[in-house]
Amino acid sequence: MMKRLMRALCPLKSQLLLAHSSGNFTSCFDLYSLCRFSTKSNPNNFPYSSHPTHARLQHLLLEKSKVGFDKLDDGLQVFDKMLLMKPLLPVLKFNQLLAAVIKMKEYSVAVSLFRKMRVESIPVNVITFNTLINCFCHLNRVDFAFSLLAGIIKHGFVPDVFTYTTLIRGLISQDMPHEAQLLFQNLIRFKLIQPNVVTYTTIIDGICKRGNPSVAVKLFKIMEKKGCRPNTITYTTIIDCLCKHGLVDQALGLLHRMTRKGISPNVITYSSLIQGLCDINRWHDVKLLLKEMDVRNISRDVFTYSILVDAYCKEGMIEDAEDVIQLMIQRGHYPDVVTYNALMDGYCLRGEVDKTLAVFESMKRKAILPDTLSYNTLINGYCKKLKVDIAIDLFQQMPSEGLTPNTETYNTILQGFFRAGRHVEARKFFKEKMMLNKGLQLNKVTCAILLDGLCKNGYVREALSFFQMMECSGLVPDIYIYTILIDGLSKNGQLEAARTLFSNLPAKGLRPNVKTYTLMIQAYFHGGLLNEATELFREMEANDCLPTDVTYNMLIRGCLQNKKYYEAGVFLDEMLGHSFAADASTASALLDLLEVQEPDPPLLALRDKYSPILKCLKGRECPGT
DNA sequence: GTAGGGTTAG
Repeated sequence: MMKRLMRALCPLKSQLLLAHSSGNFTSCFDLYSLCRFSTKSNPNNFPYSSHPTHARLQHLLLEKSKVGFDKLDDGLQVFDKMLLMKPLLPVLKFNQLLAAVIKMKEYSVAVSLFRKMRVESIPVNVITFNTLINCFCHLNRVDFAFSLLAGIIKHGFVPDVFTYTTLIRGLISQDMPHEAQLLFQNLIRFKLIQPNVVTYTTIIDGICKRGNPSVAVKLFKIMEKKGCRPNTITYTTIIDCLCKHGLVDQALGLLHRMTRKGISPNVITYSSLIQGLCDINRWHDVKLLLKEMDVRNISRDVFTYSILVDAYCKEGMIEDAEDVIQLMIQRGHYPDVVTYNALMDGYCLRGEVDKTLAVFESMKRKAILPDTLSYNTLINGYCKKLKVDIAIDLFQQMPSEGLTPNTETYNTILQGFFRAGRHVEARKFFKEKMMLNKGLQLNKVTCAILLDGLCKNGYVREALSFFQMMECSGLVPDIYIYTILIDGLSKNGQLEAARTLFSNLPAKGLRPNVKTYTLMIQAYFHGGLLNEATELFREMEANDCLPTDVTYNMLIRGCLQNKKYYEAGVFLDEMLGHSFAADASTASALLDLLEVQEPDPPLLALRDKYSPILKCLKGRECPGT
């Protein structure tokens, strides 16, 4: 009977079996013993009364269940006392203790305490089970979580909406959205629970994390129709998702809708929107929202400030970012590692590696521990300056700080070697440190860096065979990878191969981006295929891919070099019409026109038309064109 | 006493 029920509930039969067969938590139990040992070694450290009355202990538990213990040891000592108390405290108090431990994110400790409770036959209830299911989900052991679901039923308890909502979240966080959805559907079909606002919000969040804002909005409407009223968190989840997909106006619409319906946005709602607006450079709207927050008396938090710091840094306005940090400190918010990482990134982007290092060190002085990203940013700073050896030193220093270099760290160094022209070391680093490192997951960025490095150093054949290897290993190349290859092939005299790759893109379900088009146009020019080049330019516009200033500059140079003065003039007019400026090499190609002695009417026309600008350019007085 | 949302990205 139970098996049938479970099968209906959970599409993870094999997971369940696995959980049943391996239901031992010895490793957690060992951890508990360790913790216990450490408490026993400090018997006089108990910060509360050495003989707490029941009432006092109970009050303490209520308080700590909301905020967590100050130290893990304190919690473990309380637990030991509770085990010895007679009569035993009610299950509620044990649950509060577990809650306090979980507030400290000590999930495996909570598991071992639960295990101990079971060994000592301390009574538990469905809330205890739910708490533990949540622990396993946070420990990425949804399989164990499901075995506890079986445990609930075995004990004659009834799993409730908390149980299932937690499991759904666990499945989603373990990247099993499909299973989460199936469980949700089955719960409704078998009328096992009435999903509440948290259940719906959890599912909506899962859909959002799969990058599907329109489906999320659909479910949002369904829940309303079913009489489940979305709350601040539901709205915030959707708003954040819309913002991350650039649908900021739709998100702003939801902000208005929620306030109209009497649901108050909070600091997270506003921070998500501010982030979305920053991403698309709508600074004016950012200011409006910040004002709106003030009006509503919603104060900014570290997240909000970090978003602003990051946005200023990405715009190169680091002084403003520094001001934001000063302001937040004045207002009693302390910048954290994320805030400083954003600042470091800003300096790194500007190429000021010394200042990047200064931020890194000031962080350490303030006892804010740098994380892997801090290191990655600093390493990137040095790599950009081609100081790869310093980058390697930092990379080797990471383990002593308790940090493991991740794929990004390795990728950054690989790129550093290639940029510095040290391709022999780059290839050695890739083969020995990356390929042979079983714990390292290589990704598309790795492939892109490697392919680009190989192509730019003339190893096109090696790049191609690596590309094939990558396809075989299941990594699906994206448009960035193809763009690198197309560029590499064409610049190494294999225009036809580049052309074939380019024309096969649609068959692979890929759309060329501006860079792909621009590089392909450049390749045609190099190969003397002028008609193909200009045709492709018109084709990209027709495909809604808007040319950038780089495209125009390249196009104009290509025309000039090939003496297509009439076309050059047309594209020049077009570029100026889009308020793009000529870059240095286009400007110099235009200057060369003054020297050309040919009775070519389009050349003369072009020279006449732009002679004031050209003369000005020659005097180097006119900025821009 | 148990479940849900946000900042960094080479």
